[in-house]
Amino acid sequence: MASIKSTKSKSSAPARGRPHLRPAERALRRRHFLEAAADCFARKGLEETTMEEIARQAGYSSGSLYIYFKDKRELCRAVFEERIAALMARVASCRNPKDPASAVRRVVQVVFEHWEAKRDHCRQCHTAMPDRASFEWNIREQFGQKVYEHYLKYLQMVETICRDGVRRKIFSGEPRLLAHFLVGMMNSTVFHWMRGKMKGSLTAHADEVVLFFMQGAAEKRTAERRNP
Amino acid sequence: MASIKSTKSKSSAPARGRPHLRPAERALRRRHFLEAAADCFARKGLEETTMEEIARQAGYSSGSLYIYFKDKRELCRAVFEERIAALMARVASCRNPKDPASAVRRVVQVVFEHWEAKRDHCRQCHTAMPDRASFEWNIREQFGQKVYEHYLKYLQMVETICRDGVRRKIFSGEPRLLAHFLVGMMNSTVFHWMRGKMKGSLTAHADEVVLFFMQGAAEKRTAERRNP
Amino acid sequence: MASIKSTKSKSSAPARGRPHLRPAERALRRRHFLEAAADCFARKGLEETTMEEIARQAGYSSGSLYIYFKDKRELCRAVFEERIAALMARVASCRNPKDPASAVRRVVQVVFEHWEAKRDHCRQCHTAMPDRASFEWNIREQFGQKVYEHYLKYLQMVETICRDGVRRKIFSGEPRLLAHFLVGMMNSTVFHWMRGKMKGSLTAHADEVVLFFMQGAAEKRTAERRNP
Amino acid sequence: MASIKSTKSKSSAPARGRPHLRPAERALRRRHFLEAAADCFARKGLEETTMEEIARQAGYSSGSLYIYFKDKRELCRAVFEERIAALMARVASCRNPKDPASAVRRVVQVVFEHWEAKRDHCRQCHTAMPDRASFEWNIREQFGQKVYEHYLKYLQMVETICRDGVRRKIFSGEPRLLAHFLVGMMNSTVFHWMRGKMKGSLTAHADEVVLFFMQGAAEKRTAERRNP
DNA sequence: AATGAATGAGCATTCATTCAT
DNA sequence: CATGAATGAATGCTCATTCAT
Repeated sequence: MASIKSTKSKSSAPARGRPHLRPAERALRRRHFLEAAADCFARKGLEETTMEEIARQAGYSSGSLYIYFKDKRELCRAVFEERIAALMARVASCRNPKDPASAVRRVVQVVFEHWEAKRDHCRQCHTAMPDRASFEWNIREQFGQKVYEHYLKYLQMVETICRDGVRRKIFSGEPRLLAHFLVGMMNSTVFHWMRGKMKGSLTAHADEVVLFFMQGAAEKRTAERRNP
Repeated sequence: MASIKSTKSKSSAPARGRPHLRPAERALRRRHFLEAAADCFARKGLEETTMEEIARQAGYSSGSLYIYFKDKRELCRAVFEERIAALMARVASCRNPKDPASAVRRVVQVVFEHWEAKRDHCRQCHTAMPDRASFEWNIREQFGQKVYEHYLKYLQMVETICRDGVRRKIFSGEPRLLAHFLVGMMNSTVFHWMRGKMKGSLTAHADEVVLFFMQGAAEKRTAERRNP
Repeated sequence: MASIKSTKSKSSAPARGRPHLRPAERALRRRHFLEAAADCFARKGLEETTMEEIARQAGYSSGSLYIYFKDKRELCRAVFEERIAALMARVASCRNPKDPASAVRRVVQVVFEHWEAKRDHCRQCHTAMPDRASFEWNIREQFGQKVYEHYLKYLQMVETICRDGVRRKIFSGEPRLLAHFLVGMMNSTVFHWMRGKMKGSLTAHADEVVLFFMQGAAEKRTAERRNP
Repeated sequence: MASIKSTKSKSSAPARGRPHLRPAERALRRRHFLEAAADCFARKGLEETTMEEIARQAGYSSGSLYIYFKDKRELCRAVFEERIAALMARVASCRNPKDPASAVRRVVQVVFEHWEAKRDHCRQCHTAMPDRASFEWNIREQFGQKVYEHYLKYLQMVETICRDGVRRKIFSGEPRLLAHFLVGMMNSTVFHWMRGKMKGSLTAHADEVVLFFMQGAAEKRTAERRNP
């Protein structure tokens, strides 16, 4: 048997030598780089971070970074897309509840959890906020635009929830504006919490945001208020 | 002899030799540079803007820029300080009114007017937002920190108004949080308006922000609502 | 008088400050760089020569090189174009003589003088030969192609002379081939002379080339030969 | 179990341990690499070709290349030596004929055949010409010098033939110069043929070269000329 | 004061070479 | 032996900054 065993047949015996990194390994390396990059970007900003630093922080050399990412731009894009994708996946899960108010509560909860989790990893995580990410490289439109589009999707998810609430007469106002307001409030809260000016955990503030979102700042003179 | 010679006599100098530029001239040049820089930063971002570009746009050469600003950092700082100073001066004027709700209304009005005025100058003004400004050069702590401090003062002004309202039982909630929320809502609104996603004038949206701030999103079942 | 003297009028008084380098100065700098580059290229080859080296050899820093040449490619192109332009200008002047044989003699003379002059400047000038220049960067077609086109023009000049001779029944053969042969012989001679294998001056060999071109290698048995 | 294990036994190797690749195998691999390298060099130039490309084109990985060649330099040297060795072997065979004119004819024939054969392999084969090969890496003297020495041997072979002709009063002139001229003419012809400017086969032009070499360009007024 | 030529440190990127598997 | 992931030295180019005029 195997009489026609062609010693050299390229097609059947290419398995010599060190095998390619298993996909799992590759993904792991990629993740290391992404995390290192996210950390550096957060600490130093996009432009101030060198490829060497990122690679070194990931435990590799600069050349290796280029095995996994074509260039700095692509690395940045990957960092932001990964980041916002994670957030969006969480937010997307908030939508269906019967009660729009609960949906809002869940959104805030989920967003705050998201950032809180990041904090352990990159303590001074400024750049991390999606609506801020686009500013640094904004002239490089291709890139900035893409990040912005992701951000718009995130906004739309929130808007959808608001629209749902308005349709059911539970919220009032223009859904898009409501979404902007909610997102603005969340961003502001996260920002100040990250700058270290707000004590305690971020999620602890979720209820306050939701309460404000529902009732605004105006003192209600009647009794049927807050915690009846 | 030469009693009043004072080679340097700044202002009155009818002196012989080459007199220094009159302070008014200096200030004018400085202003030209600041405006050019603000414009470039807004269009291209801090890092992407070269000193040459700024100088050229101001109608001078790069060398001259260094006569008025020690280095790029200082120029940036000046741009941001000027920007936030202008905003703060306006906001500071909002404080005294007897009615905190009117104060809030005035704050929003004033802030929106501020940005609307900028828009004519730098149409794609992204970087301009104070709480975003710090991100680009945030590693250069000295700089970022200073801008942030200005931003905190701005926040405190808003907080003072809120605190006043709470004290008088017109607002309810934690004043600092209320300030964050209000600022967050304003920022978000300005941001989207600048990105061109919101039609019309920015100030036209001021009332919506104020109304939301006062009443939140929740639909009120009773009649004594919005426009009675 | 000077009543309307507008101190700031941008248009009438832009002449402050250090004046631009006079065109003559600029051209001189450019020439320094070109010569330094030609020398380095000749000694080390295109790819092996760094911009730093060229600038340093010209007595400037690497950054200055970029004031005069957009990038390395443009510098290379300039070097080659200058080189071949000089040669072609000389060759072009050979054309009119009534006698094609004299024209050939003048071409060889002129080409050899050209290279001989270069030798003092770049003793190991290999790359300098027009038909060799294109090889190093040949993949970068734009560049290689351009140099080649110049070379073709040079060839055509020679060809024109040959064609003229053939038309007058002074030369025989295909003009284009004759041109190739003549150029080939010249190149070969220059090459070996440059490699230092041929003693004495290059121009001293001009007559031999011409004689060979006219009569070939075959021994003539009759008396009406060479130096009657 | 695992009776037929022989993890590595390439073909016949019944030997214990890991037997080296049979010399024939090694030589085959080497040849693959040399051909791939020659092809790449011809298409892209020495510097523009990466080791990875060569290896890949040969059907192996970059690491393997280093098993057969110490480094890029050695690979290049091998490519050129092989190339010129092939040419020289052919040229060497042209020497003995009784008639120097025929010897010249055979040299031209053989050289043109050589290049014509290459053309099929590397259509844009510029770098391939021996007297041009040295230019790209000429600073790396060791290498350039070696290639040049081979080239000199080639020249000497031609020179020997010419000297022989002169001694027998069939050629006239300085043998070395005659050799340079002949080689120059051949190179020039090959070059233009390769650049695609000469139609038809290269060998078809051999006779024209020989005829020119023998008689030069001058029109002969008598009848006893070319093809009597 | 104003200028712009000159500077050179700094960074993204490439690629020959090594080596664990 | 074969492999390809990892390495890091090397280089083209940019731009903030200086300074002679």
